[in-house]
Amino acid sequence: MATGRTHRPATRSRGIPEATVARLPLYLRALTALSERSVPTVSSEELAAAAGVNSAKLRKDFSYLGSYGTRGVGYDVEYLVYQISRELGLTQDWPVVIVGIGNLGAALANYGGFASRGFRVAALIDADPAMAGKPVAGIPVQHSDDLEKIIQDNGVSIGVIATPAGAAQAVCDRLVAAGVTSILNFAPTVLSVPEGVDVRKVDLSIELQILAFHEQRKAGEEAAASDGGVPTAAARSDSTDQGPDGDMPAVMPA
Amino acid sequence: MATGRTHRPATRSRGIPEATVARLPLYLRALTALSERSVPTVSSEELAAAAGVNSAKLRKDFSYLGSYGTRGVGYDVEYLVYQISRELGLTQDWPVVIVGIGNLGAALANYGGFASRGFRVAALIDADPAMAGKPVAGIPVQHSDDLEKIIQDNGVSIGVIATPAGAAQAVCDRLVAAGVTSILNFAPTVLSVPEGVDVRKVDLSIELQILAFHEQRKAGEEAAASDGGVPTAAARSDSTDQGPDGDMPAVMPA
DNA sequence: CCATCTTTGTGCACGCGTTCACAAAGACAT
DNA sequence: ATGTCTTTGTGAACGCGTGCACAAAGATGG
Repeated sequence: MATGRTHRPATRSRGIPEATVARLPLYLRALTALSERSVPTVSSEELAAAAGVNSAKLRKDFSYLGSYGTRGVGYDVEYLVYQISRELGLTQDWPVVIVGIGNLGAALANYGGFASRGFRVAALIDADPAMAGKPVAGIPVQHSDDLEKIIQDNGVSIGVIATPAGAAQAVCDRLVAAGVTSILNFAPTVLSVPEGVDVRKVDLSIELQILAFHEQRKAGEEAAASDGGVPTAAARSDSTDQGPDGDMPAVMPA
Repeated sequence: MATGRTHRPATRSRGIPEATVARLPLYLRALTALSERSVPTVSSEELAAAAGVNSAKLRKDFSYLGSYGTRGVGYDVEYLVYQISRELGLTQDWPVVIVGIGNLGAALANYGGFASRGFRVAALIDADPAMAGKPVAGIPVQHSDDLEKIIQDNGVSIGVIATPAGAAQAVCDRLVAAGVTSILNFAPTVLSVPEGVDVRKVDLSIELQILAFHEQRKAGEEAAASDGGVPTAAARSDSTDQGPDGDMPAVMPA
């Protein structure tokens, strides 16, 4: 999970558990694939396999939306696509702005997965004057001076931040002040926002760090007992409570 | 959370809860920032605020690692940076390969957050012969024919997939066969891997869809009572079991 | 119309994660 | 030394999420 809500202790919006909401896009993706292959119906077992989840979980998730299946048959693919899209709010057009058109911002601008799901890139914004006017993914980059006007003119309520960490909070503040109420943050910073504004974050390096943890554990298990490879805790005798600063290895790649 | 484990019901590795592991990188980032500002110690309250979490949660998280704080004072920043780095396995060098050097792959190759945390981009791999030899982020792209050799020569155990969805599973299979045991997947597909291989996924559009859901709900709440806002299911009489495609209301508050 | 078979929808139990609230530990001043 | 004040570390309660297992629902065939 590169993601994670920010604040709000997993509130249950309108009866649908947050965990379920997070899985709906997964189901939708699998269903869309089935739809393209003109598959008319699908059982919870099949769909669960395609989405990579447990079938009981899937059925329970769908039960929060209503009774959309037919016992003995399964779920109608097209109908379910529609219901989930509606539930997620994808039947309407969501104009989004991407702020920070570096490598990542450009990648996002070019990402096909947005347009195909009701998201429309209304504008690309960057602080570098040299970028202004230059087209990225067919859309001319605009200067951040005009941020407020762009937001208001396009009725944007969702903003994507792909700036360096240092600029993120300032950009966030401006977006919020201009009326944005949902933010997808790619900058490695914790954003503070007023009540009522949703922030989701994606941190590329966090995922990698979590993988490294498990990778290390795997390596440690194999080498276990054979060498002091990665001796699960206890390696450091707790007597090291002395001056914490100075003398321990302090290697640390960072 | 753009992320999410794949399979494995939140196993507790070596006693450290998965949820805690997922937060360690967050703490590490906040601590690194403090370290750069030469802050010697920090209280759980301060650090929790910087990391965007509850202080009780932070203390409990740290308690799984050991007793690294001093009552009445707080935590020693440098010491904690070292402990968390060690726990996450960041004190060693992790060579990674990035497969699929499109916009996103290039963005990842250029991403500074990797190198600064013990991850070293050992190779960039792409299936397009025209890309071969072309340098991206200072590293020449290699053709995917050599994938196996590259993995083995560099002792790579972590792979990043940034290919189109259609190619992801095939790439994944080759990576795993060549010895990769951890995969970070950016392609919008569910990857199936053998036991013992970890997969984490980051789906850019899923995050946006979750935001759209909440955004819709916010809009619906404001307009509530003024109109037939969001009639929880039951709105659709179940008699509509006919052709699922065409004709249902399609009202949708959104 | 009845029997059988498939698949949904869900009651229930269990476990993980979160949070509260407080006792224990140590710093610091007197 | 002794007392006060700060902050950690954690026991305990609670709530959410997950998965089992099964009854109800409906399709399908005779």
